[in-house]
Amino acid sequence: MEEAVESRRIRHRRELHGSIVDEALHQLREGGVSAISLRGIGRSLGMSAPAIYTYFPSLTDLITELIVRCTLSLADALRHALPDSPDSSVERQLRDAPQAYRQWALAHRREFNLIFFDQIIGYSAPESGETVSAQSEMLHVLARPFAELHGYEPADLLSRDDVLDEFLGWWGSFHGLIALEVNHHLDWRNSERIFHRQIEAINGALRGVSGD
Amino acid sequence: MEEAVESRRIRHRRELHGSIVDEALHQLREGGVSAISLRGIGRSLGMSAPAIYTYFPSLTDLITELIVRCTLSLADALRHALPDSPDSSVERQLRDAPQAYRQWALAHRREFNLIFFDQIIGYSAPESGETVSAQSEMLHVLARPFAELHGYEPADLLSRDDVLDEFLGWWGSFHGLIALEVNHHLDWRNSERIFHRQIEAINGALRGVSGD
DNA sequence: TAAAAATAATTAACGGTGTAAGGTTTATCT
DNA sequence: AGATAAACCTTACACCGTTAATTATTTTTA
Repeated sequence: MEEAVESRRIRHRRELHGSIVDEALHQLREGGVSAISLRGIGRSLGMSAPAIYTYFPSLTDLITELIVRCTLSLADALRHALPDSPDSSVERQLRDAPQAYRQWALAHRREFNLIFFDQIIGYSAPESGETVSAQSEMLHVLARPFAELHGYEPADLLSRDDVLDEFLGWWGSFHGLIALEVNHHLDWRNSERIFHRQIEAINGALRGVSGD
Repeated sequence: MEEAVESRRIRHRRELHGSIVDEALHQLREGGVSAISLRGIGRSLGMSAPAIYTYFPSLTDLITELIVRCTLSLADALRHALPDSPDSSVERQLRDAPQAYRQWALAHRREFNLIFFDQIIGYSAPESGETVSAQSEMLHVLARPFAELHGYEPADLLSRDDVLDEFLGWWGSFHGLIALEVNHHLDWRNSERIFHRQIEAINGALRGVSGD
């Protein structure tokens, strides 16, 4: 029965861990990744900055956790937009997925940039692998309608090189337009119209080219 | 005859200005935008950090100049890949342009991220307009084969809303794949093959859909 | 040419950052 | 209750951008 009770200490630890991440997310949303500071977090939480080192080995590790969380948040948004029930056609899903991706990105610009661009000073690509597996989960959701188009189970998609490449190309195509939009490079135009038009073009090419 | 000679002072000033920018570019290439520091530049150039304020009002302004320079460097790379002589077909140019864009991005990853993503702490989108006009120049070069496809003069492209939107969608489509690649999100795949395949798909859709 | 003005550099200092070291309180386990 | 370990604190170091006050140097003016 000793495992059931959670000691006062580790509950407090868990809660404080969450508070630190929440505050870091708050700072991220306010001023981007460069606005996140351990001292600021400590100030907001009424604790000293070095105390945070009990919870994270470094600022970099805290940011890594943010990346994972934000990636899973995007995955959730996609899941929500692509229900399991097959009552929506593949064509419909192939439009809904990029749409949901875009909606999340525009509502979470700072998080979007955090996920997709290394801007941290000493950050190499795959790190510990936490972020990679989170992104993999996100991609699995995004690929669902795409796999269905070709008649595969979503899990089997990784084993089909050609289809996987086609999916990644499809992903990159709308990702780029969104990346430009998120960073205000299309503010001078009606970016939503451009996006819709391009999705039609890309999905059209999908049907036309896919030679199975 | 007083305007012809360049006084000792302003020549030295011009050279030092260039040295500062060069050193900042060096730091950018080494560790990204967050690795650029006025103190470090001063150290490398054998001068105190506050002395740099004679040349730039703030670090932000120095970075703005870097953005402009890098954008024009990309524009030059595109110009070089798209010669004025019409001996290359439009189809050919529609492949060469994204290709050159990608080559530049992969050879200048830090510069690419600097141009397209706001990560600076207090940076709003258009600022003084220097970066906007540099980007506009780059886009004009990139749009050249695209305008030719539709039979316009490159300069007239801005006046045709529909064609401009189509161009921006086209741009965003390969920009995204490259953005993912630059930031190591496609390291686990043969990204070059994905890119080529997607360019074919996008350009194919271009011809198919464009209803003029 | 000598004085005056403008420019460019200096050092010192303020407030900010991540983080390492050492000491102290506090909760948990034996 | 005493031992142990976790969590927190303060202090300190080495960075950072930026401002202020000062000095040296160059250019301009009288």
